[in-house]
Amino acid sequence: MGAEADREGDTHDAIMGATYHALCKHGYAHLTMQDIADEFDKSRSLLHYHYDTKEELMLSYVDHSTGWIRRRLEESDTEDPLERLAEFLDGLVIEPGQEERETFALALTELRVQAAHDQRFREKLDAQYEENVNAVADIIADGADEGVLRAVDPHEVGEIMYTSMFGASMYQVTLGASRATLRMREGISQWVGEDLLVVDRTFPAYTGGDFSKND
Amino acid sequence: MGAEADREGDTHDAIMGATYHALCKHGYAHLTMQDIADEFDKSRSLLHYHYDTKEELMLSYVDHSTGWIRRRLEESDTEDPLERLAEFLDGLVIEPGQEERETFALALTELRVQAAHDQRFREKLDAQYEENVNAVADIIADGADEGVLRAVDPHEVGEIMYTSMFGASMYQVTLGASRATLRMREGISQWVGEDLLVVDRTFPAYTGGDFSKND
Amino acid sequence: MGAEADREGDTHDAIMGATYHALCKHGYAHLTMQDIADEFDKSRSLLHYHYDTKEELMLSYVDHSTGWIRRRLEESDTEDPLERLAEFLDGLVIEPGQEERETFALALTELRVQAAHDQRFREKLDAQYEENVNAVADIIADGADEGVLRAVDPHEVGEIMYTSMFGASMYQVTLGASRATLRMREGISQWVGEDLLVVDRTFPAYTGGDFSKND
Amino acid sequence: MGAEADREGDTHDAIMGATYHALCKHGYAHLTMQDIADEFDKSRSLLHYHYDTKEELMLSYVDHSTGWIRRRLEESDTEDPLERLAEFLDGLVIEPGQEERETFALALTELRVQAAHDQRFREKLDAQYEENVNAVADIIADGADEGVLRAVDPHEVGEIMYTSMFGASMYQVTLGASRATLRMREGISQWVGEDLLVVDRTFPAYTGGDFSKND
DNA sequence: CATGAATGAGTTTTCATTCAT
DNA sequence: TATGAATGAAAACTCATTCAT
Repeated sequence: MGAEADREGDTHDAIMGATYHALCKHGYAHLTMQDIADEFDKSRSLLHYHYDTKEELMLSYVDHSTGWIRRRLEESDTEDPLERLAEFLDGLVIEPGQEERETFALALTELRVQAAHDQRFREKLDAQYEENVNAVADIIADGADEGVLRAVDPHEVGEIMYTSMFGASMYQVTLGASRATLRMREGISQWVGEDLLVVDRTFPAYTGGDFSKND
Repeated sequence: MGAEADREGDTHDAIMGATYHALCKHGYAHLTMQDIADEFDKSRSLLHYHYDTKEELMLSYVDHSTGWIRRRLEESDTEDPLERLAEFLDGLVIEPGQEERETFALALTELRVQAAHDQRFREKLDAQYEENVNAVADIIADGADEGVLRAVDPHEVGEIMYTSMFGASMYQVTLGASRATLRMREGISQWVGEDLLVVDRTFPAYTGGDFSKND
Repeated sequence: MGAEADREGDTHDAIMGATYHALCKHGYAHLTMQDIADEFDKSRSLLHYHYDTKEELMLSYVDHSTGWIRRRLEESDTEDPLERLAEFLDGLVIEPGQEERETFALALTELRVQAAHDQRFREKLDAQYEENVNAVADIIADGADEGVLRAVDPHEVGEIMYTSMFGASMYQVTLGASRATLRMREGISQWVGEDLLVVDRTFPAYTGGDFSKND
Repeated sequence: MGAEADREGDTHDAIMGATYHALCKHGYAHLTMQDIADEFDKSRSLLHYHYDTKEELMLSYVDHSTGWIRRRLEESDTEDPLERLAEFLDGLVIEPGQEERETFALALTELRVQAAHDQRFREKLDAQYEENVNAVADIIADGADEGVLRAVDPHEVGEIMYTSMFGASMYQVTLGASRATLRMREGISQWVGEDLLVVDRTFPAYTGGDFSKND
């Protein structure tokens, strides 16, 4: 019964996973329904059983790719704002050679580019952007409440942090600047340490990420 | 012969222009030969007369989009390294509302993203990247030679400047961060002023761009 | 057992009803199993549980749509041949605005058209045609027996009557000739009055139809 | 040049012809683009080159099938209203065994039935109906002008004649009433002779039709 | 140089049908 | 009985590419 209940979810997840892998392998521009079907053990028709059109499937994937940042933070085992802020930033770092993560960042970038031409993508990605900015903003607000960070505008500062990291990941994956996110992480660390920290605390430096999959 | 050469050149330019417009309008993923043909008053077949395949046409467009930075610098009427450096940076700024330039930056981003999946794109764009970095590097080296800039590694510093500006333009056009390039320009100004300037000079601030079309 | 039999019958009727409604709504050419399933609250699979193929379901519907004329006559409370003949004809009249009946006539026309391309449809519809002709023929024969009608060939006269009425209903529903069946009914009345009536009787004119549903 | 000029027309005609043959062979409900392509020596893609969608092709066919009655009348070599009226009626007669014409009438009936479900078909077929009615109406008006026919309402009488003949052809092809149009032609002859003729003329009886193809 | 016509390979989509539960 | 999931065959449609002129 439980098994039955989540089979639906499983299939949906399987399709999203297959979409992720196909997207990484072929790129958005050349992605076909067949490519996605090839990434799991079901038929092409099944995709159309769950999603009327390719566009709907892709939009669903955009939804699915949303929220992984917040989910990651929810799994965190610390409540300390500085540590949580570090975790947020670390989650956006792509170390040289982490192909899986590079490839995911590229996929997100491709979707972002599509958004420039498609209203419906834009809406979903704008919401995703806002959610991620709010995720940091909440941490920063917590930090201010607890007195470890200056009373800055949390949303504004959060936006800078998220935009910087995501922008860095974009040019890392498209310009081959393999240390861009790492450097940006360090730059932000320094900035936090110099300008935002109030009390006598140290902002945690990047400590590598043993994160699980992004699909 | 000269006339013929011109005519060929004209046609080539017309096709490149049409490609640019079509690329901006439809995005790389949904770009068809017909879309390109629709942007000038010639037929689809003509495109194939000039380029065997769509891929070749696109590669040719990548070539065509290369070098505009250096060309712009060559048109400059000053030889002063600081002013030339400012011009280089200003050329990469996209002010809010400059649709034409936003759209061009988006097109370049699209090509960059494709490069991640296509070896031949990658080669050309990497060369373009290198050329642009060298363009700044040369200015910086001049500045060092003339004693107005510290003796830093010109290529390294140039890479940071170009990457920062191009990265900023990427997230400006894809994340809707409409002031990203402007802020990056200011950030670099400050950095140059504080860390790179040797003599008692001021680094020119951004002074708006009345640049002509990019197609 | 009786209960089960009923249930089966109910389901069968429900499917036939759904088929009728779907046929009217979408037309034979674009009719899908899903369209039929949508017309009642059961799944597409259930249709296949009861009928192996779509064609069988449609053939079954043809059977189902057969016999309503005779059934109607059986419910009649009169035994007078002239009144029964009038009832037969009235049952085929479609007054302007009687959408339900127009729609039913259209559905029958669609099936007739398919019959031209499908042997199995043809067989069933030919039988239906014959049955309906015989239904009138019997009335006419009764009339001759009772001496109220001339001793014509009942089958031949019946065929003319049925064909005329059904033909009229075909062009009423397809050509928008909204009074065609009504006029044909009147024309037949006149004909009967002038050429078929023997004794000093009047043939009943059309008196509107308060007939129940046809599905 | 002349050859080039009508090649377009030829292709269009060829497609219409292929559509006609495919329509007759498979029926509207089961008609595929491939069926149509199979009826001429060009590829399926060519159909999409000339018509964006199947629906457009079918609508174009409806247009094409319009006007053959008037065209036939234009080719007539007589100006006498009675003879032209007879020609009009004869053109709608389908003799038993004339498969080609039966099949064409069936195709028109199928399109008529679709019109009940599709606004765009309805518009075109209504226009076709009107045109055909007007074609007879004009003849009848001529007859009245020349004093050979009574001064009836030409449009009203024309509508009766056309509707009767077309209705008769519908049930001839769908009900297997193989003499329906012939009988209707005779019935109309009689009616004209008795009720419409003014002067001492005879209305020409049906004289068989050696008409060319309808595609 | 330029085009309209034509094509074939591929892509999305539809839909009757089957199957495990 | 009843269903949701799944499938394969076929359908419509797209599009880069070729070709005769």
